[in-house]
Amino acid sequence: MKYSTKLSDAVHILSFIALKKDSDLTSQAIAESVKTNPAFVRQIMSKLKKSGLITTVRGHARPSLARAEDEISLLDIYRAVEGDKPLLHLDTHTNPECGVGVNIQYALQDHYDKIQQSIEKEMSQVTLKDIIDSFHKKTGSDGDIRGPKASV
Amino acid sequence: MKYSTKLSDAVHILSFIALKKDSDLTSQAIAESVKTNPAFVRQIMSKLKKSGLITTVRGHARPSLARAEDEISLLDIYRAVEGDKPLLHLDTHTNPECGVGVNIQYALQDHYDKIQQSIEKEMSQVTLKDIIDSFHKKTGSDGDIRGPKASV
DNA sequence: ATAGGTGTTATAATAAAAATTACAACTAAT
DNA sequence: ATTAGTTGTAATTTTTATTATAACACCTAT
Repeated sequence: MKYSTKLSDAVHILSFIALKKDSDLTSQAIAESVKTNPAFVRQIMSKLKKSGLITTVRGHARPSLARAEDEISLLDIYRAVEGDKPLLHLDTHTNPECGVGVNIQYALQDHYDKIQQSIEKEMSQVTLKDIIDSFHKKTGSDGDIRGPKASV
Repeated sequence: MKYSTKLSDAVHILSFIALKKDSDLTSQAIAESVKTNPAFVRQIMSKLKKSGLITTVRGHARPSLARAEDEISLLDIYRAVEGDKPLLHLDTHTNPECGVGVNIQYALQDHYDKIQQSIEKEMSQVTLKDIIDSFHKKTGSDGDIRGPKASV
């Protein structure tokens, strides 16, 4: 990979926290599920925390969602991990002496902005709950959602 | 990774061809406006040609639009230069032994697909004509759209 | 105290994109 | 026919956003 997968990873982490509340929730355990390293998980979780999506305490492996699953949208998560980075990128390297070049990019910007808005509207309508529901549909009634400590 | 600006560059090239029909339309001249190199311009133009958006002849610097400006959508251009590459990317490196990991990604895919569809619908509603119109609004009645040979 | 965690910074490695090079093939002019 | 200029394309290098990794101060709980 080298496309940004931070959004996907963040969703993964949030789902993991939601689904495995009573299991091992160390950054190490989460990292194994995402197949990355603990430090990267902590970096993403740090952003999720700053955006008020999760709560954590240093030295204590008990992260939890700060809001209900249906109160966390994909847009919230995107903003948390990607900031205001747009999905479409202008070429800002155009020749400044060429009026066509510069102004076509400015003209494009307006259209990109509109598209970005529609993407964000769409993202705001998908919640973590929706994703977890889709997950449950895919895995059947319980899938593989129980962790080692979750057995009753 | 670098951000891809192929879509923006392709729009730039198409606009340049549309606006400066009677000027020097060598890949060299276009490259100067985009501030890139001729080979890269030719690479993008090759894709635009394969998608039927422009016509060119080898050895002859007279590219032209193959369709009317309002018959070329941003989606057409996107497909030409980016193929079916989506804007949001799953993390496909998840641990295959972790049911949560794999299946959350599959679950996410469905939602990403929906978002992609809405992006494409939005893109299909913007045409090269719209962008050129925006350009004219930005530059006033004639902006800097005349090339050296265009003076009457 | 000790063990095991988090939070954060700094640096290295990876990968997708753009930049560049090179050249065969074509066009038009002479 | 030769020449100058151009396109089309493949191969290679450079750039840069992202992920991976290492290191460590600081916190929690036993």
